[in-house]
Amino acid sequence: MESRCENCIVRQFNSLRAMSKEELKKVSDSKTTKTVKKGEPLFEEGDKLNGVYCVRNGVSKLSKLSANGKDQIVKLASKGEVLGQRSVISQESTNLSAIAVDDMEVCFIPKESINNTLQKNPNFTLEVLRHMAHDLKEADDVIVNISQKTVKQRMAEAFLYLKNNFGEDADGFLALTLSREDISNVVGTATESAIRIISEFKKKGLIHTSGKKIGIKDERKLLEMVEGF
Amino acid sequence: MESRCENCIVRQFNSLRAMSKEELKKVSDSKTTKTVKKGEPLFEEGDKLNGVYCVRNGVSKLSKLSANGKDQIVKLASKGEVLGQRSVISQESTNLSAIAVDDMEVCFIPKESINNTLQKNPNFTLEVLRHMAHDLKEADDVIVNISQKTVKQRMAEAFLYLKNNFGEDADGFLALTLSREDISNVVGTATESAIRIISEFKKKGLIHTSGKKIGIKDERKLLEMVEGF
DNA sequence: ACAATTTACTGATAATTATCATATTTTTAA
DNA sequence: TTAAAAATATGATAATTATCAGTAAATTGT
Repeated sequence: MESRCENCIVRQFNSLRAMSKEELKKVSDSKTTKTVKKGEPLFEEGDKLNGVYCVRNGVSKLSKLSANGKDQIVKLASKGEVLGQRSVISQESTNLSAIAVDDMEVCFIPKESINNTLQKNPNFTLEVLRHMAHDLKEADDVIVNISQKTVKQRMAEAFLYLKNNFGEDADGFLALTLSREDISNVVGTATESAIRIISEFKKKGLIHTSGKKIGIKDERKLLEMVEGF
Repeated sequence: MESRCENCIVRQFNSLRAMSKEELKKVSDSKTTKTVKKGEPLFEEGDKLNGVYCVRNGVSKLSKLSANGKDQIVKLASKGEVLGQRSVISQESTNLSAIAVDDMEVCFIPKESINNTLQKNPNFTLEVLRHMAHDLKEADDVIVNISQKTVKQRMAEAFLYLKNNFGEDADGFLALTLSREDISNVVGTATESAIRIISEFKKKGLIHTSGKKIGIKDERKLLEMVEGF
């Protein structure tokens, strides 16, 4: 199942598309592909990364575990996203863990290929910069949301986010199925609180569920809820 | 009071130090210096920025106001920091307002100078990228803190942050004096809650105050509190 | 210097959210 | 397949935090 970066579709979604043919060839020659099973880590908080991970398939959560067992998810990364970039760029150990939420297929790209290109190809560097600017904006938005919105509003927002970013399956359920615990860790609340709100939303006809799958029933009302009506 | 970027000390703290002599000259020729009074905005949420602001003096808060009047401060920027970069890089309007917390002196650098250098000087781009990587890490830490720590812990952390980043004056008070409201907006809590906790910390001998000035009395205990003891 | 306005503070109370306990359902693995 | 483990669900309660109301102190502008 090995393949060349030059032909890889996910490259279209990330900064690797700004690489020259030769640079891409080098990356392709040095990369290794690996599969990560659901629940397994790509890397963990504090690790020194020797490269970055390019997601080909599946979804990873970037999160940090606190002393009292709370795990805050900062970002969900899927196809095309590059993980570990920040750590490689600042030459520090990671502040977040990356754990597979799905079975994943990722490529590991040694940092040398990245660093070299960063120093020589301004287009690539600028492209990476643009992605990072986007991530920073999103992170700022999360900060503002957590502190200004109620748990209920953030739950509503999370469902809309999941629909917009990962889509729905044939039966109208969110394509990315997260455990209740993961949902609560995205939203930043206790698992029981998240479950309660799911029940409430179900009663109100905003969502429907089947096992752990969740489907959005009334997007408008969810949106209104996010806005505070 | 006009001066040349080439001789500016604050440049040492930001990405402009990676510019070539000629690039810097261009920036210097196109920049304008302006003063911003305490409480006045450099720019506001939704503005399209035609350049970036380089802080020479004073402190600015980057924040977002919610519908119900809550203002979450995402970052405090002082000497040497460049504001508006993200917006210029992603060519979007800003998602945050920048308001002077102090009287400020800033340089406005038109985006053309920045964009040109970004496309031509990989060292500069990489330097900007490193700064942004740092900001992103800080933002992630804020997210985790808000959701995993209590208001009391975040208050303690805020005081330590203010000491470490802005220092103390001759009398041992935090050099950056924020209103109670601003403190509560950094921490992400109600103003009354912040005030209550300040009173409590005072009683416990962790801090002392004089008017709106706050001094740290027992750094160790504050640290322990942040860690959850 | 003084009235007006803003900011700081305190108490009482309400609302939100977390925690603990426990039951039920689902998933996992022998 | 079936016992064990894990995840989901719900109720009762506690803890945290916000809101409202009102007073005191500090700042501001004239």
